[in-house]
Amino acid sequence: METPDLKKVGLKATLPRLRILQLLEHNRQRHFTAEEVYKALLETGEDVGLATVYRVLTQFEAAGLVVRHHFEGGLSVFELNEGYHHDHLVCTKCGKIVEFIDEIIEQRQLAIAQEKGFEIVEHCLYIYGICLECR
Amino acid sequence: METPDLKKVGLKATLPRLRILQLLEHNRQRHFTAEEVYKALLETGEDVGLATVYRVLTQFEAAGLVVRHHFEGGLSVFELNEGYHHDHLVCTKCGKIVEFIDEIIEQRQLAIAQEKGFEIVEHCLYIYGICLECR
DNA sequence: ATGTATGCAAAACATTTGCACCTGG
DNA sequence: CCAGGTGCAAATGTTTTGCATACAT
Repeated sequence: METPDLKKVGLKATLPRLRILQLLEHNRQRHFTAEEVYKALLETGEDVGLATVYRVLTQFEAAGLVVRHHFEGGLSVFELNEGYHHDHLVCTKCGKIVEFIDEIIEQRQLAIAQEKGFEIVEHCLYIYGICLECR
Repeated sequence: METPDLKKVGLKATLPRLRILQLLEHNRQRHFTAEEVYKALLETGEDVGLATVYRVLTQFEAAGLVVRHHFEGGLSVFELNEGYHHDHLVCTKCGKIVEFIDEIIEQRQLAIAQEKGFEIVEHCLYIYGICLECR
């Protein structure tokens, strides 16, 4: 299943790429920093370099396979692009991330961009807060 | 006008702080990276260090005088906190920034956070697009 | 085979920090 | 005067890049 995805976007099906894609696809955790991906692979005995993780994630982003987020603190977080856009609620205490999508907000964004003469390329909405468990 | 602001938040009215505040207050440009603030001050003949710019901006942020944004590319951008929250449209070609506020979006955010059990600390919405002039 | 991908180490950035010196109140 | 602020240089943390080697097709 993963290999065709890679070929489809013009990337050779190399081991590091397959491993990274697998990790992103088959994991309860959906959001990873490059460092987290790197450590997770090392733990499973894969011998990959951090530089390769960055290179692969960047290629995946360019290919539309993953989405890169810039959360507070300047850290990049990557997640698999499941094809549907969504926004994020981030707990500032435990780091928990909840995804959501709101059609009303989406529509308002389109209307605002149009009103201001912008052609939307992308948009992201981050709500930072404290989740139930952390209060 | 600026001095009282600084005193009010418990910061000594030192030259670098005054200069940085002035720059943020009296300028057509409203959004600056630390580097831009630094260069702007050097150009006006001020002898400040980049480290001080970062320190002062961070203090201003803690004091609520400025807001720090994490735009795409991982760059931090600072703007004066005029007291009212607003969101941003950013042109991915020329970097132009347009501010906006939409009550419907604000309300939806509150509703979503409540629904998911989050107590909102802050939130930011960035719409990246291409502005009229760049098309 | 052969062009591309990788790992490693070094470079490039953005940001922070340690420390001796300076300055505002 | 003296606590706090500053400039400089060095440290940090993240991401990128150069290059010789290894791999997929």
